[in-house]
Amino acid sequence: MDLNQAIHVLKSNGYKHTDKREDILRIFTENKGYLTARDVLRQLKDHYSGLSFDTIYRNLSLFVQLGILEETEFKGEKHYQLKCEDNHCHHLICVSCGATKDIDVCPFEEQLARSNDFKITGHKFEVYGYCPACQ
Amino acid sequence: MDLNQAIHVLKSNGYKHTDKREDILRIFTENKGYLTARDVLRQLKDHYSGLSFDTIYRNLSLFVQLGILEETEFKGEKHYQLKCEDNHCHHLICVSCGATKDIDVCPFEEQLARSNDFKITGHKFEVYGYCPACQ
DNA sequence: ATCGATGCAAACTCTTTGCATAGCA
DNA sequence: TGCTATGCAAAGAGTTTGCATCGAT
Repeated sequence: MDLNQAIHVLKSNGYKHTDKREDILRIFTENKGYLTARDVLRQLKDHYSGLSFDTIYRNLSLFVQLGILEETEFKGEKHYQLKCEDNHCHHLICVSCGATKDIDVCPFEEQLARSNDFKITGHKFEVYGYCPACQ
Repeated sequence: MDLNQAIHVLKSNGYKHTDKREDILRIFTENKGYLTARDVLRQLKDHYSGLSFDTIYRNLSLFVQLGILEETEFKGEKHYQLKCEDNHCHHLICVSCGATKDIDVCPFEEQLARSNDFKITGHKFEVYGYCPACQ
């Protein structure tokens, strides 16, 4: 998913193309790892115009809803990055900077620890859904 | 990990055995799924003595630190359950009630959808650590 | 008696929402 | 012009912390 594709998704769903949205999207195309709302704000302040937190939050969740971004949660914050094409795309995530590295095959920590230069500190493999009682 | 083991871990690390702690731990031995701090408080009010949020939070994070509980985060809240013996223990988690079901083998959603009575809505498979630049 | 555990209250972080204004189509 | 996007401000949820008191050893 690149910038133009993302904007096309926006417009084809009836949402407007604004400078702020383009700025936010551009940040994600230029950063491959996971970013928090705070990260986005900091980069917007550095490189682009100012922007308020609420607008960032509103747009990030819109982008997730439209399938432009994917969202995950760790260290008490929501993190976002451009959605992978591959549905089975999982990541090694640096808990310090958010950098990600794709995982190709079903991995477990021990195998990963040997084959990657990441220093593994933990992992999360969970499937969510509704149990029979809650459906 | 049962109640007595958990209490032994507590004492052997220099922490005191109190009624409140035993109440909290008992709730986890009697509930197999993930519980939030709020769930714990509700059950304490129903079945045991009252207890304040801060005490619950302090103890839950102590128990995680001591390896008695495991913690995960979804839907904006931290969820806890007794730690599995098996390090490769992953779960199917009901996002409504927190019920869990163990996953034995490396799964992906499609395989799971066919072999389980959970209605799958999403999954999270992530490995955390420090990238070369952050180590 | 000592030192950790608890309760109360307040603070903190991240996120969301209502409403008026600004801006795209 | 009409309707969406944005900014401001406030609120909301979950969680953490300081401090005085209670309680286990």
